[in-house]
Formats: sequence, structure tokens, C-alpha cells
Amino acid sequence: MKSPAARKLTPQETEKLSGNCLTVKFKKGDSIIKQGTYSTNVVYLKRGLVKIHIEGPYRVQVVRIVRPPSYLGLPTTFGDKVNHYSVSAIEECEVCFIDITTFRTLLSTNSDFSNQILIELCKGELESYNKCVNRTQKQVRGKLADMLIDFSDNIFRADSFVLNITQEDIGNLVDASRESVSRVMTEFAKDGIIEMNGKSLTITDRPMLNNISRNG
Amino acid sequence: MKSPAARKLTPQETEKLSGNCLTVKFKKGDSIIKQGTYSTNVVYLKRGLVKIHIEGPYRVQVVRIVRPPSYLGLPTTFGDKVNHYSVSAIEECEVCFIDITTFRTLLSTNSDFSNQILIELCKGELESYNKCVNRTQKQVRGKLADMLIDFSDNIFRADSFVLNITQEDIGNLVDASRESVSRVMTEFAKDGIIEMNGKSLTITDRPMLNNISRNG
DNA sequence: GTAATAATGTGACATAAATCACAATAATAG
DNA sequence: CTATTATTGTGATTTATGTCACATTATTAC
Repeated sequence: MKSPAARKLTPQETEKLSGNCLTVKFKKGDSIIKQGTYSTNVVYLKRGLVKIHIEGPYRVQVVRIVRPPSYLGLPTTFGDKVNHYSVSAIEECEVCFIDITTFRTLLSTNSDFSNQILIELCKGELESYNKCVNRTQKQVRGKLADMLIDFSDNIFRADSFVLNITQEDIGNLVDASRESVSRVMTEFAKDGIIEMNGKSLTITDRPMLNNISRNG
Repeated sequence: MKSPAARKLTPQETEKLSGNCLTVKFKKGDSIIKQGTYSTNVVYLKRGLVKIHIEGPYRVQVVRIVRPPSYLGLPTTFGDKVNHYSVSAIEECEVCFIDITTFRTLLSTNSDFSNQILIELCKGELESYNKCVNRTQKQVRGKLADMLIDFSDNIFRADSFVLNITQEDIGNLVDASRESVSRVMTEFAKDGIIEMNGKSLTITDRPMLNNISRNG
């Protein structure tokens, strides 16, 4: 249950962190970090999936889905006094609110830890560059294929999973309208690429999905 | 000429950095960091503008324009062994190649420095989130207005500046075709929002530009 | 200074996907 | 269990912008 960064901490530091942090449960839909409010905490996600989302000029943009274990809100907490994005639970979640001062102390005293945090931030930025390129250059089929691959490989780590988000959310994640998402998903199902019943989804033709991701 | 992070260094550290770094000049169009090659250096941009760009599935995406002083390639150097994006000079540039080991040592010994680097990374990530939202949600007029405002406020810090990039580059920066860029720019000029002759451009109606950025 | 190449301007046309409209189904609350 | 609300499916229509084609103007190279 420890993130790569958390593994760099000494037992004493881990102890200190646990003492200075507040564990809270959130249920589906609850807001964990809210855009526009003061950013005073780093959030450590222990259990449950969350979505990071930004209020765009016309609609909400879902930046990404994050699985535990992970630190949430680093860019928004260190980058500005005010949160630039929101984080919400998409299923029951358990998180730790870590006081920013405690976190800063750890960063300055444990260079292995701060190095690991730096690496994770860098990876996040690279990923966001890539996601943005895909979002702006591919068309809906390709973007949805990308999303399904990402879910299967990185978020759920399985070919079958339960999609706890609405098609509108999916649309906001891949930059497409709710209707287009619906159309393409049924198309995928008809073509035998995925199987859906209710909220659960199985990828049945992964090679084809890879192909659509590349050429769609 | 020092970045906020560089100001956190002690005179000895600055000395050590200068000793372990190689100053190189690049001319317009030259590649400073190349996507796909091994990432072994952090680059400190001393003089000249550069563009960060990524090879997308169909065309190049210009991620952003960066002005000195600035560290380049932090995400791509710390995030992976291989560069995930390219950096090219858009005018004559002077840069320092800093060996990654030297840079790592600085990070682990000077926590003020590493904290400042962390902050800059976070700001970069927030900015890239915002840029992506704008790119995907606004239409061409709005995106171009955004770009002009960004150039005027952050890059050139003046109402008049010389645009050393082609309309194709602009298109790749704001996600539009070269032709659309041409059409909208002449439209802006016709409407008295900007004045262009050759490569030099002046913003003449900033309020209108802000307005287009908000509603376009 | 002239040829060759690159960059820009503009019209006509094609097209992916948004929007609108409404029916059908699922989820939630009382 | 029924009513209400949220979510999904699907057709018809509209629209912003990409693509193609070609003329015009800069820029670069020899």
C-alpha cells in the first residue's frame, strides 16, 4: 500500500507522517479537493479511484483517473496557494490529508524521498503532454481505444472491469460529446472488440483496440 | 539572468555548476534536445527563445514556447531515460548543458534549490493542464487570442514583438491548420485587433483580444 | 541577382463530430 | 412499489474547421 516515494521514508518518518495525518473516507461523488479553494494539504490516496477535473470555459475537463497508492494535489498545492483543479471520488475512497508543513519538512530532510517525488511529478507531466497530444489529434474512436487501454493496463490492470463513471464523464475525459461516446461504444461492442453489460466491461479483442488506438 | 531556482544556490555551488557545464550556442531551427535520444543533461537556457515539441500521431504538437532564464528538459530528463519531447531554437540561443549527476547532487544537498525546482515543475504542470483545456475546448479564434495574450504577457512582455515562427508552427501550437491560422490572423488585422507587417506584430486592441479569448 | 524553395492568402468542398430532439432504459428516493 | 430523476441510445441537422488546389509573396542559396 506504499507508493514508491513513501518507501523511501525511514520508519520514524513514516511514524511521524501517520501521527500528523488525518484519515478520511469519501463516498462516490464526494469532492476531495475543490478547485478555487485554498490548497493547504497534500492528499495521500490509500484506497479507491478518483478523478482529477478542471472547470473549462464550456464544460468540465476530466484530466485523468488516478488509482491508489498515490499522492494527489502536489502540482496544485505547490504550484499555487489556490487549487487549480478538483479531485473527486468515483467510488468509495480512503485518503490521508497530510499537512503541507509536515510534507515540506520531509522533502527537505529526506533527499531520497524528495527525489522520488520529483520523478513522479516529472512522469505526471510527461503523461499529461502525451494525453493532450492524443486528445487533440485523434478522433473519437482512437481516443476511446486509448482510454480503454489505459484503464485496462494502468488503472484496473485487468481485461474486465467495472466502469463507475457515466458516459458524460467519459466524454469529458476523452473530449467528445456524450452522444459520440455512446455511438462509438456500441460500435465497439457490435464489432466484438468489447463486451458490455451494465457498468461492467470486458475487452475481448485487444489487438484490434491497439490498432484503432494507433490509426484512429 | 538567474532563474528563481538558481538564486537559491550558494556562490560555491554556482561556481561548481559553471565549472561542470558546457555553454553552447544554437542558431534558429537547431535541435537542442531531441525526442527519442537518451536524456543525460539538464539544459539551462540563458538567451534566446525555444519551442518544446512532441511528435504526435499525425503532426507535430508544439507544447509551448519558453523564454530564458529557464531549465529545460527537467520532466523528460527525470521522468525517463529517453527524451519524450524535443526542444529547438526558434532564434539564436545560448544554453548550458548541465550534467545530470551534478544537478542531482545540487538537488540532494540544497533543499531550497530542490524546493524551488519542485515549485517550477508544479507550475509547469498546472500550466500544461490549462493549456490543454483551452486547446481542446476553444475554437480557433479563441485559441489564437490566447496565444497572442500569452506571447504579449509572458514571452515577449510587450505589445509589439517579432514572431519568429511560421504559421504552420502557430497552427501546431494552438491545434489548428496553417490555413485557419492565416484566415483568423488576417481577420484580426482587418478588425483592428492586431497590426502585422512581415514578422512583426502589434496588439492594438487588447480588450477585444481578452474578450475573444473568453468567449471564442 | 536570379533561380529555387519556403511561406502565406483565399476560395471551394468535404467531413467528423457537435447539437438538437426525443424515446427508452436504469437508478434513486420517498 | 411507484414516481422521479439520471443515464443511455439513435436519428436528423448543423457547423467549424480541415483538406485540396492554386495564386502570390517572401526567403534562401548559388
